[in-house]
Amino acid sequence: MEKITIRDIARLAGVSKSTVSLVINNSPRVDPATRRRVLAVITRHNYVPSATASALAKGGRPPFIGMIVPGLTWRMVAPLNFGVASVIERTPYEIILYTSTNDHDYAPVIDRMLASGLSAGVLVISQDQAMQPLLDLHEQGVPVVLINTLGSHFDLPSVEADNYEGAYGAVRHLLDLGHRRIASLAGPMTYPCCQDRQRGYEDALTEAGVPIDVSLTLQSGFEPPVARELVRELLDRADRPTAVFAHNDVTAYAAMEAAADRGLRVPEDVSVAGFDDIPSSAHVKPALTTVGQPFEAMGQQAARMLLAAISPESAPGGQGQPPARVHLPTTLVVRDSTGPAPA
Amino acid sequence: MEKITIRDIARLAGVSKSTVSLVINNSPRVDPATRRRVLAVITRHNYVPSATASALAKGGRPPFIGMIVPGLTWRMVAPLNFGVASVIERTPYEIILYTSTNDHDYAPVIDRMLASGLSAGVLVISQDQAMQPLLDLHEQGVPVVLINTLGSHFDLPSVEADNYEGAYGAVRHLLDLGHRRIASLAGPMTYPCCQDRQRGYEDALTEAGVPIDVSLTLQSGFEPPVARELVRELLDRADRPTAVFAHNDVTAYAAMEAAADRGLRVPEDVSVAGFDDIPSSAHVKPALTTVGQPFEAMGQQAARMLLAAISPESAPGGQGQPPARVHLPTTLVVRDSTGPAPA
DNA sequence: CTGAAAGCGCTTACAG
DNA sequence: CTGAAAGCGCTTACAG
Repeated sequence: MEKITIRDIARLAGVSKSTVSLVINNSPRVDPATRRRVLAVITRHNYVPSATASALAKGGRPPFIGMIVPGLTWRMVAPLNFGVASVIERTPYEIILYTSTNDHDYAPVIDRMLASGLSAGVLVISQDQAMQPLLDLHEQGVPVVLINTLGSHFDLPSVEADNYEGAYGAVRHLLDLGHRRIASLAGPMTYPCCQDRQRGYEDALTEAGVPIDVSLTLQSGFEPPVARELVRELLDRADRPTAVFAHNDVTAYAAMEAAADRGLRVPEDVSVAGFDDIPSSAHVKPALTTVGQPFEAMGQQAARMLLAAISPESAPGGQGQPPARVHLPTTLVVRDSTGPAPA
Repeated sequence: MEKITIRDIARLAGVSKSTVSLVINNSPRVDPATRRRVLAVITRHNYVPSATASALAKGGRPPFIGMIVPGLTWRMVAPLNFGVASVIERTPYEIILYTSTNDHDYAPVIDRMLASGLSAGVLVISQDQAMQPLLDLHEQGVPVVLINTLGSHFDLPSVEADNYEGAYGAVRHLLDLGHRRIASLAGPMTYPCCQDRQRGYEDALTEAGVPIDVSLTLQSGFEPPVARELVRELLDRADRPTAVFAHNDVTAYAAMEAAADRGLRVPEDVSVAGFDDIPSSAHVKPALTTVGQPFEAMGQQAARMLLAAISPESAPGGQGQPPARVHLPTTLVVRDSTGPAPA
């Protein structure tokens, strides 16, 4: 099966290469009959134009969008990717997958992306690294959209969950259950998402007339072992809280383990709520009440923003400047780890 | 920043385009001094050859390998991808990510792959679909390697865990703990992996002199609700088993839930072992004893096999025909869900 | 509405 | 060891 080219089609259809090209590119200025004839030959011979050749001839960037995903721990990447794929799928773009090998060094990945000159735009998932390389990329004309970013990079467009509302809702739920002493098991406060979650926590308390006790905010840095130890100590206090709101699910698990370590039952003695709703949260015992992030929608949104940035005119449904930072609503998933405050 | 091309470099270095090209492609027949001079200009101007142009000129397939990953739910994709990326990373290939939107129809994805003519080879993860499109691909000269495939496709090279040994080891572990009545919570028996796991289960029993009781093998089809119900019924029997070996982790969770439904403790009253070691298995309560699959290694192996198939000569460390079906060793991860058989 | 020609950026025989 | 030339498969003014 030797490769069939535009020249072959032209010959077989009895037209010039130019005409075939026009047909392929849906030019309106081709006689319908001619078009039909050419199309017939094309399908009969199962001809597919060479993507690289046309990219070259068009002189534009190749039809790829790069996606940098974090290495090993993909909990949220599956749905995120699914969202991205669902919109890219209906465009001429393909996704090139770049894996950031190591959470602390993706410069080589970006170099490679730059070197190949393949990406018309790039999507960056959950990274917490020096942003400079990305800013450079952006300035060199390669649009960048951050998804669920961990650092604070106000210079690049991004999409993330509404962390403030999510946290507010979770704490509100705890308050509704009668809890008044509610701890916050905080993630790294350098992350904007954690700052937002913390504000949501504090505002919910304040609005409910519960004074904020700063000793109830624990800095776990998202490290389960640290979280477990901190919660253990917290539960040893005489004035221990009756509930803990963790900034993510894995530290919520750690909090539940700490409770078990202290012989406390969840949720009878202490309620625990998390954030993320990673798949395991439905399986832990007790199943975790948590704030679900709209990963799939986030992926879709980010893909749309990137496409809009690449070619403003052809943006799907895109009129006007897309907002630089999009926050998507979360969902409170109430399961078994939260219950009425003990009497 | 207007695009700089090979012509610019040639002019600036005072040589011909041919020479620059030879330098770029590491031809040995370039004078070292010339090479150095050209290289200097290249780096000074940050020149990167156009990948599409060189692909075109070389006439070969573009430097991409396609990877089809299952849509939303794949807990194993992360490590698998990491393994794949780690080997592809050190080649000129890039990975194009294709997402099979729907578990029952990836034909459009393959059509797209074919249409773009972009992939030099393709990696297919955990699919259970009609193989014909893949066979066609393969016959059209696009090598295909299956990873962790669910169907039985003996015509395509594949890599998977050693399911037989894994199951054998898990059941051996249960036997060592004194269990004699051990149930098998089987996955779809049309899957070769499940057939292998079942054989491992049976052989371990047989070798230990335990007769096989077919009523102890439950067909859950990997469906947790079905599994839960079947295990409940099983535990209601007077001659209930003291242990269950599930063909995957999620049905093992279901088995643990069934035990709880019947007021039985795990592992005191009944031990449960799974297969896969997905991330949640370390977090469920009790933490699940399970057979860990070497996902990362599987990804690496598959990538190597694909590269070898694409260009037999340049295969990394590849001499001779790579085996068509590779089985990689599993690891028994003993956690808290298995214990001594009750007296 | 259609074709001849030049060109996209690179590679590869072929001379020298 | 190096250069001139043709060509990879397509697109795009430019004529007609």
